[in-house]
Amino acid sequence: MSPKNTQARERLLEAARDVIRTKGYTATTVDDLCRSAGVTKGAFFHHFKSKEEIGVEAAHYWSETTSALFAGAPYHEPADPFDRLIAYLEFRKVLLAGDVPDFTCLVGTMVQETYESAPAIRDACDASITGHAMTLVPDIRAAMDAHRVTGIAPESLAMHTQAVLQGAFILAKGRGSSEIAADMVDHLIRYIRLLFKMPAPEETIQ
Amino acid sequence: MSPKNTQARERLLEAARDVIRTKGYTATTVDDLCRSAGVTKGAFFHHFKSKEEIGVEAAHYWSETTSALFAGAPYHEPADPFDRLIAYLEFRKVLLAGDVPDFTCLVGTMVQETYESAPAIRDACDASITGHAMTLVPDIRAAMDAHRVTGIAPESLAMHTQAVLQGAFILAKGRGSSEIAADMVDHLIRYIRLLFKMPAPEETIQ
DNA sequence: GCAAACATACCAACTGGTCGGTATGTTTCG
DNA sequence: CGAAACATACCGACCAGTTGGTATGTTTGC
Repeated sequence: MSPKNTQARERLLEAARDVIRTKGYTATTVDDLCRSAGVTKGAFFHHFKSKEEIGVEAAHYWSETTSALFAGAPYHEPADPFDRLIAYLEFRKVLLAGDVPDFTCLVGTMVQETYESAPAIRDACDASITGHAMTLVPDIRAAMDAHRVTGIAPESLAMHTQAVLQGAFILAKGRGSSEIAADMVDHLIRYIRLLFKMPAPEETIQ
Repeated sequence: MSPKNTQARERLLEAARDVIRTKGYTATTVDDLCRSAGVTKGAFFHHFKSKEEIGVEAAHYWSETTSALFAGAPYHEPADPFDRLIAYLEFRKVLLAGDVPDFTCLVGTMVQETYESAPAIRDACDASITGHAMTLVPDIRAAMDAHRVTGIAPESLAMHTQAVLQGAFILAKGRGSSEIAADMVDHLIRYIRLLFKMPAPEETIQ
């Protein structure tokens, strides 16, 4: 396998991730992607049969790279599942660094533009968000059992964490700053602490 | 004022609201808007000097029509500010009817595509979201005082309600259904009830 | 009669996608 | 072995259709 092999493909997927997060899917042209990846149009259509296909593949690539990132993240260290859940949300706050396009979610951005016009992209985006949310379910379920939280499906709470994050990204795009996003995650942490009857240290005295 | 006077403008703004919520801002062409509004391109460029301008005006139009909707909604009836806040969120659930483009937020959709490329649209969208959130602040503040909730800015909690709604819309777009959005609002209601130490009736016994 | 409100025809730039061709391996088989 | 056959990766000029926007009429209502 030569060093150039499939390198163009990977560079195009990275370009898709970066450019689409900045400009959106529709505003991103094939030429934009080629320029950003440093490849020609011929190379593009050799690896992807259409613009829509790179959208689908970019969603898959996003799923793969982010799940690797989260799998290797330190929030799994705590022994208690509730602590791991809080550590996950604190880790999400740590990720809110750099410019807005650097920390926002590719698939959340893409699904907004494609949910009616490109079902294949929509499904790939939905699978990416839901798939990531479901990695939280075992810890949520274990914490719910331990803290006797009933009446809420663990899957539903997992999806809620993603809803808050996606909404936080929208607000951050409006303000051009990550500050508000961190503030929204703090509300989410407070909700989960209240739900599990584990208020933060400074909130116990009242 | 003749019946036709400024009618084209209003029809174009309605078209922008409907088409952009379905296809997104970039994918929406000026011809799409003219076709949907039943006017010609000449009429379009008579009322708006560019596509970007109708984006800005559509955000303003959205602010005006939605604030009229919410001002006339029945959630202001309860005498207690906390009850009004909960009634607002229940009203947001009532609004989750019809197809996805019918209940999702125009400005939340637009800001995602324009925050880097069209600052004028981004600012109008941000003002729309923030402006709506701020209508909740008096009730939130009064409820916080009454229930002795401290350490949280009323403005921050108001923005959080919008973050959850925006995130809920994204998840609904991925699934093609409003069900999950209502579920996310239920989490928000539960958070606010816990925060104000006002659990729902069925949650009081434990 | 005149200005605002619209209609029609048009354009230059750009769009996603195609196509014939090249360069560099890899496999097959006598 | 070695050469022919095949496969993969890539190039960049080109195309037909679409884009936002313009220029120049025509209609309408006071």
